[in-house]
Amino acid sequence: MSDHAATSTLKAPPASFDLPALEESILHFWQTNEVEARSLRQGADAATGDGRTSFAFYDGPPFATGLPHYGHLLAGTIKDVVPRYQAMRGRPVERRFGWDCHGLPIESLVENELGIHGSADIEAYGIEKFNAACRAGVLRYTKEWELAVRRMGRWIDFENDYKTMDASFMETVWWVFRQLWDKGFIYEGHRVQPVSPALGTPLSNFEVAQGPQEKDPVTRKEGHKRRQDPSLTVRFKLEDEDAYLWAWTTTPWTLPSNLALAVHPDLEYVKFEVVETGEIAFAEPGRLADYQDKGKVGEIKELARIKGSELVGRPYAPLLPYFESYRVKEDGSRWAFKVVGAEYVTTDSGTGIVHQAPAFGEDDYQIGVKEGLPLLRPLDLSGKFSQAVPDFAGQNAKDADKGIMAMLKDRGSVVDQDVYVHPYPHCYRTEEPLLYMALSTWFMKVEQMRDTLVEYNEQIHWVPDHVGKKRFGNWLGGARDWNLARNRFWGTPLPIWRCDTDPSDMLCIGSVAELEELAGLEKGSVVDLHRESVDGITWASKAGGLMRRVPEVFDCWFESGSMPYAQNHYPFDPAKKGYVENNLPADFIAEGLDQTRGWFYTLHVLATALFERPAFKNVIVNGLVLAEDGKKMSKRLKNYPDPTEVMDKYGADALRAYLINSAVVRAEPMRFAEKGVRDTVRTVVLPLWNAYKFLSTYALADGWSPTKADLEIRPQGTADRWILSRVQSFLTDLVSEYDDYALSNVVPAFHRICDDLNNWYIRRGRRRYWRSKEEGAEAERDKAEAYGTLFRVLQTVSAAIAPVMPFFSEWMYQRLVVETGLSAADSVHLSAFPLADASLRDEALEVEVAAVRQAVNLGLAIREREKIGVRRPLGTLTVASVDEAVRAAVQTHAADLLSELNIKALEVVADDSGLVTLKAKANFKVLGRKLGKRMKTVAGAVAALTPEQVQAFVRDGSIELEGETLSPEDILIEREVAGGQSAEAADGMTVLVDTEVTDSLRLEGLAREVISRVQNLRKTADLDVSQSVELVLACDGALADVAKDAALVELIQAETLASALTHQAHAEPDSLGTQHHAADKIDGEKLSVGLRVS
RNA sequence: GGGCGUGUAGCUCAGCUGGUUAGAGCGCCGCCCUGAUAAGGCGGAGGUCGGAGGUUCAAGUCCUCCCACGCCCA
Repeated sequence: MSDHAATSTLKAPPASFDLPALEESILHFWQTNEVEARSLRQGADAATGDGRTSFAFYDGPPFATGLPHYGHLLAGTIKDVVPRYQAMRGRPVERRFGWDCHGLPIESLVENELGIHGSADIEAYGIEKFNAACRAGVLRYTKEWELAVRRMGRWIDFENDYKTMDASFMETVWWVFRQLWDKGFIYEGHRVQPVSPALGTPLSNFEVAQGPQEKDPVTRKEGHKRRQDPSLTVRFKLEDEDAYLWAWTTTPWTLPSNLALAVHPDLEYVKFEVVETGEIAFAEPGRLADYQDKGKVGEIKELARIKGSELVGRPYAPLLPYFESYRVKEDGSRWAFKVVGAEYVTTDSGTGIVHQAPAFGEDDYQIGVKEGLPLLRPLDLSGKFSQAVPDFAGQNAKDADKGIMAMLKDRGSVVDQDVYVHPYPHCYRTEEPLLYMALSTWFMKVEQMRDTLVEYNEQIHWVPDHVGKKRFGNWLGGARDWNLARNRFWGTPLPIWRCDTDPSDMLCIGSVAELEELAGLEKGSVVDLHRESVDGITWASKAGGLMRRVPEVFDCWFESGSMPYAQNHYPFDPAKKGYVENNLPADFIAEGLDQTRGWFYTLHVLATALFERPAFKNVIVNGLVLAEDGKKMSKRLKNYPDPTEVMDKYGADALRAYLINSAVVRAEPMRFAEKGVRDTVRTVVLPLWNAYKFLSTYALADGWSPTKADLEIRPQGTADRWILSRVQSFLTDLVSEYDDYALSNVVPAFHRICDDLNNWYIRRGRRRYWRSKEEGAEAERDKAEAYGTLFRVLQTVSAAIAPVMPFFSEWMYQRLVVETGLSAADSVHLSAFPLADASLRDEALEVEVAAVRQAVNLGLAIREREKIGVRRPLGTLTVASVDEAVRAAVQTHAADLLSELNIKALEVVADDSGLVTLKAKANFKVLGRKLGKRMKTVAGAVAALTPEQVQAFVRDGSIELEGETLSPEDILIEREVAGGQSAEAADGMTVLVDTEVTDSLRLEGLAREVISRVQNLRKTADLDVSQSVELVLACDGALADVAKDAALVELIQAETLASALTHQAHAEPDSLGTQHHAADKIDGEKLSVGLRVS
């Protein structure tokens, strides 16, 4: 080392590695220097104008009604890594945070807080007050969100964010809807929905799922709470024959609304006579047998068998008198009360003939539409019968079951009455059973554009592939019309105004200005579009009535799907109009697998319908983050650690790298383990830190400073060229992974380059960094190249990993190039991504080193087996390989190889026949294709070859076996080390170690043991690496021989920086009179070591 | 019930268009190395590749059925 060291421009590394503290300092740095703001501004600037250079990104809006969890952090990481990478590649990214403000979660939360439930309660409470409460509550956690998002290092604009409840956002939603309306995509239809009679309102799937649950006693599966319902089998009289159809139901209250009976057209039905009563009836034979088994039907006489399709179309008499007028249409054709065919009819239960009430079941409704049956719903939303069914008017449906059954019994219609236990959805508030009924609602036509949806989907790059091709593709192919409306309060109101006297007179409003004009309001007077603000706006209709808004609000998915336009108030903001069109489709989005039918779908449908293009080009779909126990993360179970605490304990970079380094970025579920984050620090972050610490430690001691030239150094030395070549390979791999959005491959690539750097390049090159000037100019040059190369590698590798580990990468960048005055950019995130320089690649060299490392591994394996520690030198290493390139590589890197194995001399030979026996194995892949069925015979013959025959084959390159002429490519040669030799073989390479220990080798080995003890002592004494010492050795016997050998003493002194070495007879360490001392045994011989710092 | 995915070592996962002692990391047990390293290296134990059939000279890989789990939709 230089005695007259200059001062290095590199700072001393911190004594210990504290990633969280380092991250806090970087957060502070970003803040004070507005680094994030500048990056975001670059994105926004580049996104404007026709010749945009930006990378377009849409942020999917989360609900802020809860705190961010790992799922959000994972998505946030993905949404940060990609934009950071793109920005470094010269495509700045505008990133605006979005908030999903509307919808049921917040409404339910507010209902709970207000202690009210259901539509009636809310209306009584006042929509205005209710919505005000929602508005106040929906953003309650935004500060916490912002803190967590910043802490994890995600750069995104919170100031210029978007909220789905902003008037500008909502106005665009109206515009979107109006476009669809004008294109004829919107229609009014019906949908069968679960209704809570007590609440008087339909429930969403979400609410239904909130209802009481219990496990099925047999299957143990969680499902709806079970209930007992009447099980009723009734007979319907055929009108064209003196016979009956038996049908079964568990909802007698729907029988007054019966309009058809369904049979499976392909099933067989039996016509039979009940012997006891003489009744003639139809049923499915298997089901009928079940009735007989249970003793519900006595002896029968089979009369005929027919297919279901033969029953289809036959008329029967109405069971009850209420809707008799629907028997025939005006044109005299049969309308209702007929047998229809339906594929969904099963023989699991009932009679194989199913009662149909189109207004009260999804299947029934579909059949009703298909068969042109009337839609009759004699029940209101509170489940009470209307005057259409006078006998039960005013009664609750479920309460009416008894009366209806009694009436049917009186009329002789009941075949059997029983009780049926089944899982059934119940109201989440009142626990009463829900009723399914067809309700009027608004649809967007999606079915007609299926083909286009599928076609545009083919332009999207999905990660992983199958989510797009299969899951999303299938979903699009079978897409149903989209029910856009919800009977709720806190959402964007449907902009449809309708005449209260002539329902066919409707207007769809596409902007605030249009509304103001139609309603005769002053321009600019409508500033909010929520229900409380617009429901009261009316005007006179043509028919002399009043135009009123329909009561529904939008499905909030419609709003988030409108986000590409609505976040920029398209098309109302003239400044942003071109911008929106230019940034559609987005280059990139990322969300969880659950969004397949959510955001991904709504974005795609709306972009396709409005602009005839997909909404995004690339999408990463992440899987679910589960708790360590494989269950869902649950606050109640406390089965996961708090995200903020994890980041404060291990660092956000570690958390990010951990999350990204798993199949969860390919839509697979991941078990989150705190241990995993800890291990990521150790295995991903620390290796780079260690390399950095090595450089700065020696640079500091040596007074070495990096220069601009070092950033582009082109060294001559083999090791330096090798590591730079490896770095180029790494960069090439990395760019292809980033470009392919294959984030899960990034950390493994980084890990490999760190391994090459630490465990070969630095390990092998260590001594180059403490060469002294006295060694001459060549040594100086070599040292400069060593420093320069390591510097360049660190700078490059740390910058390349910046997207994944933004904090540590930035910290390195500051220390390596900013504080040393070498960089124009003041942040790694504003610098260019390091691209591979092909001229630095030397693939042949990479292969050479791989061969050498292989030889090292074999040598170490031999030492292991022979129980000879690496510290003990050995005489000769023999490497045998038939591959000339391998032999050359081993020769070229002989110094590394011998040094690493601590062996004196190397012999390289081509012929390993003395070391191994050759065995032959058929190359199945090659031969199998050629031989087919004869494969087995030939393979057997190959395996049976004697070593001599194999030897001959290797020499001649050809052999006849079983009538086949085999060439070298057909046979794989395997080497097996002959017993009793200290040799190992693998992949065509054989390594032999001469294990004979001569006296001089033995003494040198002991000297190395002594050196090791001294170094350990230096370390425990915490001496600086360049601190010289005086050494005292107290030992007898063979160790004393070492201490008397001038050459070995010189070696010990050189290795341990000892200016003097004194030897004495063995004594206890504390009697040596030195500042530091230690005792140990080497080969059973006692040794005391003392260090004196001069 | 349907769609999609997953099932490989104690744990987390690789295994390309089928090719013959099934791999890695973590953990465990030995041993080794260390003038940067909280690291690293070598070796070991540990697998009927969810199950059953089938196709094939050859199946972890392809086909069918079944089982379990997850997500979504009914």
